[in-house]
Amino acid sequence: MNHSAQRQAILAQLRSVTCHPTADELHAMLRGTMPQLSLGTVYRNLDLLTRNGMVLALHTAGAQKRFDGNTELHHHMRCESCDRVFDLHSLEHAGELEMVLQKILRATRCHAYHLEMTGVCDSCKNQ
Amino acid sequence: MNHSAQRQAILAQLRSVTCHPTADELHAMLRGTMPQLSLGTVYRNLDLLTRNGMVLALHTAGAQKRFDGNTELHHHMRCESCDRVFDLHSLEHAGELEMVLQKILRATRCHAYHLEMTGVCDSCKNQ
DNA sequence: GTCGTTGCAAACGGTTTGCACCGTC
DNA sequence: GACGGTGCAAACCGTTTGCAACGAC
Repeated sequence: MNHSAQRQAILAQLRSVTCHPTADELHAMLRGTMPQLSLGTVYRNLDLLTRNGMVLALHTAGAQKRFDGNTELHHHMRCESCDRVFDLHSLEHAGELEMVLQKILRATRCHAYHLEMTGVCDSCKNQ
Repeated sequence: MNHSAQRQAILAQLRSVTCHPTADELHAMLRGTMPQLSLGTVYRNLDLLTRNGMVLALHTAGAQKRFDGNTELHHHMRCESCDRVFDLHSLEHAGELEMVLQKILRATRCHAYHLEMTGVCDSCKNQ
């Protein structure tokens, strides 16, 4: 794993950023330092990193997939105005939520869940 | 609203079915009684019905959107084997979950959420 | 030389859209 | 005759894939 410069750059970029870029946003970010980098390579590596559990793919609401360099369990909030995705890490009632969800996981014999809240983010609210 | 036979048929079909068909699945279902019906019309009407709140669009995980004729609040389970979506209506701990989620909604000033569980459905488990 | 990886461009697949046409008011 | 809606086909756009080339071992 991680033999190539491109792969390392993609992973590093994704981890250095708190937002959840799409593949082409990532491509645009890296174009500055890696002008040769192709979109296909970005997709290939994101797929590979996702399957190796080093990156989270948020193929949730909205048209485009978004990627998350933080693979720890956390929930997301999507702004319905700008369509960006934010982490809900320091969530109030998070412990409570996790407890209920664990119970439900057991009851439904599912093994994963994804919770996405929808609203308007602060920066969109202020304009 | 609902002036056209096609629109009524699409809505009726979606409501008469407990699964959550994609646009082309719906198109295939209706082709039998409405051989002329075009995919474009299905998309156009689903979009219209969604924006009028008569249908829920589950643009969640997976590539294709799935549509839900039941606009009441409920959660979903996606089978990772066949990729179909099921309702989790009679969920154990549902009341508990709703309470926590309402608290979180208030705290985050979001106004909606979507919870999707992932697992393997019974019919896939049995083969 | 083999293998993994790349850039590029073409293909793919779900969705949207432009257009001419039709039925209803 | 204006308008909303349709079927059809082409366009669109995010993503995947085939291919020749390249670099590390």
